[in-house]
Amino acid sequence: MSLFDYDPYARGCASRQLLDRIGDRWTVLLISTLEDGPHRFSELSRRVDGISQKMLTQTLRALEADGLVRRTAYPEIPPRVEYELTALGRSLLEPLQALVSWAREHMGEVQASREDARAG
Amino acid sequence: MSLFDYDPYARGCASRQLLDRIGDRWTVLLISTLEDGPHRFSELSRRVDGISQKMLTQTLRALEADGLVRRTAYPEIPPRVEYELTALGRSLLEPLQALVSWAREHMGEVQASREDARAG
DNA sequence: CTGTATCCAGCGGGATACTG
DNA sequence: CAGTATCCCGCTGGATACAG
Repeated sequence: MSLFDYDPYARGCASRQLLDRIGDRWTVLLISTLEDGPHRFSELSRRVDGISQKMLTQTLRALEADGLVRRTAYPEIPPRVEYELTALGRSLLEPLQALVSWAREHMGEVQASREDARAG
Repeated sequence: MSLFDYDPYARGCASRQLLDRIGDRWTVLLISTLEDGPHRFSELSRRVDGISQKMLTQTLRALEADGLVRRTAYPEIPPRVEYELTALGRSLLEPLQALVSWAREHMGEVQASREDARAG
């Protein structure tokens, strides 16, 4: 069975779309940060070290539009907004976990290979 | 258990490194194209539609340095070069498959959610 | 056939300032 | 607190020309 069964190179391909989404710098980091429950904007800003306010907002908006994250604004003063994974978003944690497991298990070999390549 | 168990935001993090690698436009497409055996440079150029010669070379070099792809040059005229997945490279197919399966199963929902968001 | 070298446009994304 | 708006730099990656 082929990894991709139909025109994997087309823009509309599901696999391609998913990779375009999770391929960016922040999406997976945000999803993993949200795995233990709801978090406020400022919490995310602090926990995902290095992310700018612009990219935090932008990535959250994209995840929300994709139905992976739910945004809840509480009409208080000062305003409070919480973000949490939807069921769909949580379902993505598993395949992501598979990838992370592979990384844990094999990135050492990759690293060694890189250094060999650099050396000679 | 956390998706990431240690400083997932650091540059050196295995997960981050893997995502940086597979996040780019061509890496996963090349790996999937190589899953059915060795291929010549020109074959890859034709099969991965839209890839430029520069990016094909560049991505193959990176995969080779990472130990995921093996390059074999045959001293013939005209020159023939074949690329194939290493055992390490093939082991990456499985977690990639998990991601592709998720995409097949759920990207419809994501797509619907996007259209809802667009509509209002 | 299998590359390498160079140029350059597009845009992702950071820094900064401002707002409800 | 939770954003939005704007400017602008750097890098990815396409096009093109050249080479072993």
